[in-house]
Amino acid sequence: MKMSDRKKKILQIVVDEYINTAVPVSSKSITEKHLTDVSSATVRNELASLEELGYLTQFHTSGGRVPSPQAYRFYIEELMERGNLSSQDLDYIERMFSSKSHDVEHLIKSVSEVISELTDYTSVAITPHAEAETIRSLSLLPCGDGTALLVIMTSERILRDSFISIPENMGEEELENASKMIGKIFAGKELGKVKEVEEEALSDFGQYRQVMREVIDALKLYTRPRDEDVVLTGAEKIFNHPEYEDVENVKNFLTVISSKDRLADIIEGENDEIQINVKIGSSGDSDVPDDCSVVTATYSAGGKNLGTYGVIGPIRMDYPKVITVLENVGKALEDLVNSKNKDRKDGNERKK
Amino acid sequence: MKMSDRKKKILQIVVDEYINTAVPVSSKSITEKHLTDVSSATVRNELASLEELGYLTQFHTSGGRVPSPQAYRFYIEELMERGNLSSQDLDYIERMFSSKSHDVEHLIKSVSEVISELTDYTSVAITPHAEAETIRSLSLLPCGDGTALLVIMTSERILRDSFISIPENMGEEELENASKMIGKIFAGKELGKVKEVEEEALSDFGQYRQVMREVIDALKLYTRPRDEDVVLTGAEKIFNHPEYEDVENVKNFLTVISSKDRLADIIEGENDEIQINVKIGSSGDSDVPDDCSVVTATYSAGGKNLGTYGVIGPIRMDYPKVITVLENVGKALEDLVNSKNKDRKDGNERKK
DNA sequence: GTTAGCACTCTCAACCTTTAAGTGCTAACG
DNA sequence: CGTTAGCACTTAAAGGTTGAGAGTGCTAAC
Repeated sequence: MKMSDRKKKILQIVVDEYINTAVPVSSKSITEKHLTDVSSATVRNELASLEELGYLTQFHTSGGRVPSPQAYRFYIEELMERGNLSSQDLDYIERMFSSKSHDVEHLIKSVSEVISELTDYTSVAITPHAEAETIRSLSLLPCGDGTALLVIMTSERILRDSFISIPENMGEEELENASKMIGKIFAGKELGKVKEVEEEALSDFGQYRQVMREVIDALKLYTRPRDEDVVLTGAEKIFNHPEYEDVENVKNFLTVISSKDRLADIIEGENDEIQINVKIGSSGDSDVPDDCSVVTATYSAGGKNLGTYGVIGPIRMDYPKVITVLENVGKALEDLVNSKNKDRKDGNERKK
Repeated sequence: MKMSDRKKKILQIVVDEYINTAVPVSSKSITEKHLTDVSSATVRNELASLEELGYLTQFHTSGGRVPSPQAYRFYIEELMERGNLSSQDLDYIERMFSSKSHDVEHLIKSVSEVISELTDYTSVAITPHAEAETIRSLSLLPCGDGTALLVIMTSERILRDSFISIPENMGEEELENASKMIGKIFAGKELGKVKEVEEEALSDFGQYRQVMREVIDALKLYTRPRDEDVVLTGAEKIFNHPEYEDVENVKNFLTVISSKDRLADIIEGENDEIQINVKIGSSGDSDVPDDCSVVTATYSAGGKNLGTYGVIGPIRMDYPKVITVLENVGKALEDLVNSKNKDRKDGNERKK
């Protein structure tokens, strides 16, 4: 059955209304507030039909209707009216982004905070996948006691570090030497491709084989995000939404967000091309809980991936608001990075 | 009024019973299970008296009695019977600690996990106060684009790093030079005392003044724990305790634990001397919520502070269990570090 | 296709009743 | 004088009843 325009209109009203009030919507309330030119009985017929199509459900006969996940998906695709942020909100974004130093590690926290604050939902953010990045330089710093600090710089300026152990009898000069040699091997390689050169690198490297081994193991670890790479902000915000007056739901939610690994899986989707990505309820694939929605956006600016950001909350989520915020934050971020790039270029020219 | 032995015995029974069952305890249940040689009426008299002394409260006349915070404090001081961990639990500790590389950053996560798992409460851990540590070395690594990475090694082998910006026109050799000079200034200084030498260091330092400024600012930041220094494990464990079937309580709890800053304040007490520290309910001082208890222990081994670890949960907490776990984990940790130190010493001797 | 009208269903809150638990008090006991 | 049995009293929790209110589905008429 093709959806008539009126059906669409009514569905839109139901979803809008339910998003705003969290109360099942009745035929009467529709004719009173929105569709004053038809009677409630007519609307009732349409509602029954929409229910048959799978867009609406009722908890019980006298309870009004509630949108199904399918309805939300349709709403986002076709019905939703985009809003604009208030100038207050825009100011807030500007203020939050203008102040601080902006390496990715700090940026990710500010952005997550802004998103949570503006949407009133819990925000999750994750640094870009490291796999695609190329290693720019790699150094080993002596720490004494048979350990060294491994510092890696990638093309995207992201830094990661970890300890590795080195032979007890390795002196500082020797370490420096090894550091330079190993650095040369990996410079320009993609992190994700370290595995492929593993054999070769090890066989070439009689002298510092053990150190090489450690470095490779560390590099391999970087393909998986560390706990610190996943940022969670505003967990307590869920209590602002009535579905979380039920402990059972809070329990579900808290269990999901308390594991950074799980969070990483949830917000790291197939977002290579998609700019904004909405998962509603148990879409089957990921381990998003049944009663949750996740909206994510992957930002990049100036050819640089800035990470994936998102919002997690009840299925009855204010999608227009959330999507508008995500878009505006994306724009602001782009401006920020571009203006910085420009500065940097100016600086470099001055340098010449 | 002096507490008779029988009063103490009864108070102990009440607390034990309430900790185990979460049900207000009645005079009848006491005489049935524990004090079979007196009648319930006698116990009733004692209970009334204990209530008058402030150790017990009742929600309503026919509801049995519940220990007050004061009772828990007394219980921990005088009444509690220490248990021992099962050999299973001891094995578990051993297994968890034996496997991995143990710089403090990783250690803190494993320890927190072990504590949460064994106690069945939410565990919080924080790295040692950096203020008292002395700087062992300090280096600046070039990152290009007018930024450098600051790497600091302290006496305790804890490493911390952050980006600072440097003049655009500063070459790599120059940076290396600055790094060495600045390093010399701070080597051997306590982190907490950076402020004191600030003026002096800056005035001495015409040439690299700007870089010095940045380094000092970064060093000053380190007196406050970073978010990454606070580890939270097993947040979802609170749902295993009946007090958190009430959303209001969960809300309180989640709000507290969702800010790492607040968590740091809570578990960082005046634990210079005290080995195990119990805060019950709103002790007035910190921002522990009214309905929560926090038990913390600060570990050190081989002269090295290994951080503060704790458990946060309902006032009706299984103190004997929690304290036993904290003690055993402390012992295990000490063994681990000592055996490592021994290895290291052996290694150094071999080196000579 | 739309509408008025009405019977039907269901929830929710208010109220009552009963039951069970546990106490406080009093008077008697050894 | 501490201990005890006995009993009246209080309260929460559970179950049942009722009435009001909300909303629907259906039918017959427009």
